[in-house]
Amino acid sequence: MPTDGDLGPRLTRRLTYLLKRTLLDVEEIQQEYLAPSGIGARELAVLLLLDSRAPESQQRAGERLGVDRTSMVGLLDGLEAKGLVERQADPNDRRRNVVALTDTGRRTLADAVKASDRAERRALAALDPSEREQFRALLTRVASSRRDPT
Amino acid sequence: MPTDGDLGPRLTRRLTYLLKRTLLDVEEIQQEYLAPSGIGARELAVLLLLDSRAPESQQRAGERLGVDRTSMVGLLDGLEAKGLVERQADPNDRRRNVVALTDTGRRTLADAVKASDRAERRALAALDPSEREQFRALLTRVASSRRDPT
DNA sequence: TATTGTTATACTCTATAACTATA
DNA sequence: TATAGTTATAGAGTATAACAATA
Repeated sequence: MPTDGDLGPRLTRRLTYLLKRTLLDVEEIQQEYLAPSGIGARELAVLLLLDSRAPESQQRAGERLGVDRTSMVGLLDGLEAKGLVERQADPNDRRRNVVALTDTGRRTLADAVKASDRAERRALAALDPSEREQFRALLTRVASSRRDPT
Repeated sequence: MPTDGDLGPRLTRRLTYLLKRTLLDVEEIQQEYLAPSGIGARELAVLLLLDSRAPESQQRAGERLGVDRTSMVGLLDGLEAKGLVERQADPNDRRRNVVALTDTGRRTLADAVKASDRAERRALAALDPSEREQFRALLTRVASSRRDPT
């Protein structure tokens, strides 16, 4: 995205513009800070999800993340190749793959979360700690107010 | 994006998640509110830009928006087909197209901006007016703090 | 030779359809 | 017959390369 000095205030004050610009910036910083962990933001989301839940099939995990099963295949292929997750056929239903974090996966996740926390502080560096909390609180309320969660 | 009740707080409290979810919601509402004007959010951005500046070539306008010239062609094709903008060969340099709003374009823009304002209030309905202002102010500071504007 | 607008091509991301193995 | 995982295919969106007109 270009510098916004030339766009005019009518555009640069629009909510969509501000959100998009901020998101792009945060994603860029995240990517940079996550690089040493060897994973991307999307992979971090998968690891967090797998860590927070009882083992479940890859399709169910994908549904929670809003990732369809065909995309989930490649995502897990990558994580498995890095040794961070393991797929195991469910003994009760051999069509299903139960996906679980490996020990390496858990260690990588812990590192990545710390890196991601640093990235978030970095992205919000323009705010002081109490403003950061305010911003997070307001954003959380806006985010959870969706009328028709898809 | 799915409901977030099943994702766990470690994921749903992440800044990237909150921003993305909010942006998707705002874009969806924008689209709905802009529909009667017959334009999309991206087209609104182009109209706002053209309205705020002296007439300039389509390539320069695209650069400001971060849209490359090849994508700009189709974008302007659409706006021109709707009668909202006009392309005219620059007499001083006949390689250039000077792009300008038509009268219809200005009227459509005025309507669309009002609709977009309503959409933003709708998207921030979870906040009261003073909180909305606070949120906007904080978001603006975060958005304009980018270190390396691409 | 370089630049503007344009068109054609390729690449990415994701969704849809088709295939297999299990149920 | 239906479902989980996989693979193959197709669609949107965007970037890169090539082309025509003009400088």
